[in-house]
Amino acid sequence: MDSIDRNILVALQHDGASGLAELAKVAGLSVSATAERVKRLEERGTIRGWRADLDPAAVGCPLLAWVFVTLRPGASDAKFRDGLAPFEHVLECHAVSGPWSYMLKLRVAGLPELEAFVAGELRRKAGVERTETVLALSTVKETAILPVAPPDDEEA
Amino acid sequence: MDSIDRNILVALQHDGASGLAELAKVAGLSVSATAERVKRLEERGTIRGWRADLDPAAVGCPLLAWVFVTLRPGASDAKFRDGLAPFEHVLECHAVSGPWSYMLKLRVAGLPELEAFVAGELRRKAGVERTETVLALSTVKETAILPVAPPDDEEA
DNA sequence: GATGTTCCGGTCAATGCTGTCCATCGCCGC
DNA sequence: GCGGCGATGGACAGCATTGACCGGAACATC
Repeated sequence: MDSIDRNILVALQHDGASGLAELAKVAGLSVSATAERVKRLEERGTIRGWRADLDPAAVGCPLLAWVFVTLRPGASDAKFRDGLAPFEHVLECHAVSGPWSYMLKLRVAGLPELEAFVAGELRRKAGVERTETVLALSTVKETAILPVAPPDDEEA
Repeated sequence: MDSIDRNILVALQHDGASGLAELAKVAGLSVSATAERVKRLEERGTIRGWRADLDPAAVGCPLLAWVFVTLRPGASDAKFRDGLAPFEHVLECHAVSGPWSYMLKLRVAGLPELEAFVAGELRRKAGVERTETVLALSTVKETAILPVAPPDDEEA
């Protein structure tokens, strides 16, 4: 993982469909050497996959919300976690520090769908005791592009 | 935007590099008809781009945190928002409901970097009055794959 | 300390595939 | 019946992939 790899990763996060020829120019290598590096990054797991980045509103999920959750005493964490997997509008679920057990990130069509999920799935099932919901009023910035930092010193 | 388009979008979110031939099989169309649909989805803005999905830990950002922020009375929202843009470890920034003005999602190398940003950039600059930081202890689920819902009725 | 060997990573060239373009056909609405 | 949108199929061009060859660094041997 040298600075060439990092340049490749930065470029691929911004545009993963521009082709190896252009990527090779960024990397300063030949096309095949660039392809070899990309392949290695995939095998190592640094590149987990290739995704189309969609407009949430265009696919019917304009509403963004987070739900903080506390489980009932004695409730099963594993059961709660597994229960969330099938819900595809649950984009994220993290165990968090602070007064809450978990924090979920949701994308839904509207408030009725949000309420249905929180009241129905979370509270009724899944051993959830208390919840607190935060709505996104507007989004200033939202990206999945990670900062690709040098391992220690040096700044490209 | 019919059910074929939705199937295409679902497939492209899971694997955007498998090629048109395989995508055409999913869509049940010829290769060129599939390509035409993908092109239209890009032009319409439904597909915003093509990204490599990276492992955060592998690129040096293992720590995930959210920072809730309240601006000082009279502070400029626009200035705050614009000030965040250059920080690439700020993945998200939303104006939110509830007691806080904004909620930021951060990916950083470790606690020192997190503290440096919150204390230095947010509190000292940018007109921030109060902050509250939530750390991710573990991540159960984290995806950018959106549910591609039918516009109204019907379920594929 | 010098030299030979091996391995890793790069370039270059050829091949196979795949995405793109175009003409044609079928279907639906007017 | 006519016009337009969308899908089909084939031909072409461009690109990714593969293999052979080359160079340098690390290690072992003399």
